[in-house]
Amino acid sequence: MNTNESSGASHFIRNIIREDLEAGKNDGRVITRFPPEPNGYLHIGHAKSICLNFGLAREFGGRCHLRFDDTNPAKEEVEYIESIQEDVRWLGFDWGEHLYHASDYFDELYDYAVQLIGMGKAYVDSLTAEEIREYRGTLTQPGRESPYRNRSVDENLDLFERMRRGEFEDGEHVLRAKIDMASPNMNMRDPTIYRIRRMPHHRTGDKWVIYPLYDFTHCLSDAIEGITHSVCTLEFEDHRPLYDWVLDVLQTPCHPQQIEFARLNLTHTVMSKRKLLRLVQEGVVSGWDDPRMPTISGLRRRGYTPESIRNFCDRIGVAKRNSVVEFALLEYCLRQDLNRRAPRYMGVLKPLKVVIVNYPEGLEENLEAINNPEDISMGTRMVPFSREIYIERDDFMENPPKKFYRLSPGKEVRLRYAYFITCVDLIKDEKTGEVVELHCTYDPATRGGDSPDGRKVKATLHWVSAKKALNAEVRLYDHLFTQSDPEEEGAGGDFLARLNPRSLEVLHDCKLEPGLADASKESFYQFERLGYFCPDIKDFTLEHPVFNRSVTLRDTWAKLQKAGKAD
RNA sequence: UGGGGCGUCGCCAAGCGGUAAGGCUCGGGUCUUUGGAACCCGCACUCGGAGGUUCGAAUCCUCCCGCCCCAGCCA
Repeated sequence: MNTNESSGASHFIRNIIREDLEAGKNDGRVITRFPPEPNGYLHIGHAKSICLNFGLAREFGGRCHLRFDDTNPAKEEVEYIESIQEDVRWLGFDWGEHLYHASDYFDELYDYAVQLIGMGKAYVDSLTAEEIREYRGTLTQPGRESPYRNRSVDENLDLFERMRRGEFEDGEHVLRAKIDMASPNMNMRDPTIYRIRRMPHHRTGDKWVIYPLYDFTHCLSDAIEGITHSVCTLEFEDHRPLYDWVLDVLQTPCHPQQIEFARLNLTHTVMSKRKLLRLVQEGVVSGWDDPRMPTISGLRRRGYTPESIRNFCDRIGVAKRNSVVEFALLEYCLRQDLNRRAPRYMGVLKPLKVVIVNYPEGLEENLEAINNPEDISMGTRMVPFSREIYIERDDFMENPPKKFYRLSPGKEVRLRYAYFITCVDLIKDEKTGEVVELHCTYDPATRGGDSPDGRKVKATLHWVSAKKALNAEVRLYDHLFTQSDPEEEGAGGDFLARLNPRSLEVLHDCKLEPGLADASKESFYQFERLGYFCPDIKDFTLEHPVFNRSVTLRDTWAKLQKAGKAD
């Protein structure tokens, strides 16, 4: 029934569109738009909106426009325009021919404003910004009308034209819609729709010194493009009467329907552009694409796939309730995607050397390993084995608790795809007492990991041949914030006080299976028993391989330990 | 004390007068050459609260409580 990857679980916006279609509204067209302001990088919250808008269009055979809401030259930059397009495309969406900018409509918008003035529905106000604020009243008290409110149409026309020509300085005049200074809805108290900004615009250059504001621009841009359903976030709900007012008063090609939904919040991170910018500017992270950032570029560098993010956006639903989704769901979506697609390799992050004392010196075997047990078509590979190998430090305990069934003195375990080994001796650092090397024996009959006599072992360990190991740097990431809600009030300090000091752990002498030497960027791997890893887009080189941990595997042993139930 | 929204399991979220879907998390189990994956079982006698209407209410009505948004010449 559903041709896309969406679950088919309906939500209120989908229902509205279905009803509109049944009622024959908009002649059966569904045209949506994603309207970012180019003043920052896209994050996972934007992904929700992108998936919604582009997804709806795809689902109903319509189209979705990408429109830059670039009406404020003071805040916007070309750098962001480029990154936004790259991110939307990377997520898997295509706006085709329909790339627009609000600034494309500056001429039309100006004409509409003139019309409004002609109808006596807009006027040039010459109050200062502070005065306008005072006149606006408060939440509980009505505003007062500006002394300039009743200028004649001709005077307004003349002044507005002169504003456009650049005869005035910033702030000297503004154009306001004439609505109702006593409205309980603050947005309707004669909202400002044009302001003077003597500043070049990244697209229109110095053609304009007056720029329209959001409330005037957005609805008209929607109407000009023939948008049918204008989906935005909850904070614009109060603006809807104004959106409708503008389109009702003016003769426009159509009157799109504004529909509001709740924006996405995620635990253990922050989502506001302002806060993300602070993390970047204060050097808390390495940049907008730091793998710990909830930005699209950060998630991408972390190893998230477009599929996993789309699936996540589909699962979280769309509603009007403010909510905070657990980060665990995002991680689940990544694991689910990568489990079926990622080729498996062995990699030892914290190496402990093991000498197999009864294994012939100088002998090297190549053992066959399955690339992905979830997908046999991915084939097999050969892994070199020798007398000296590395295993994970965490896979050995000298005095193990009851439920630890990995390696310990006298215990036998399986080396994945290799042999059963038994620990017969351990060597400690004389000074620190730390175990630095293990001596084990192997059973030649268990080659490949099967025991002909049916003998069982409780654990299977990953390992890497010491001689053939690929040395690599591996970066382990964790939540940026320890607290699920870093913005929680009280407890003192701002959100930066709640940073997770261990959000990044860099490991330098990791030993990886040699096959990983020709890892390619934008690819992903499972390091068996550990998690999913990807070459770092920026820092990975053949000479100095760097891998990022995208997400750990589910780890019930770690969970037992944490819960104190390991004994 | 103005206006606009929202309150269903730890977190999301269906439900729209006929007797509480689903996912994540969590707990238990089967299986396993990843303590992974897969599979099975369990997890709201109750829907912010109190009244009311009805044979019957999460759904309708009334009152109350809580949370979010709005006083940019930002979007």
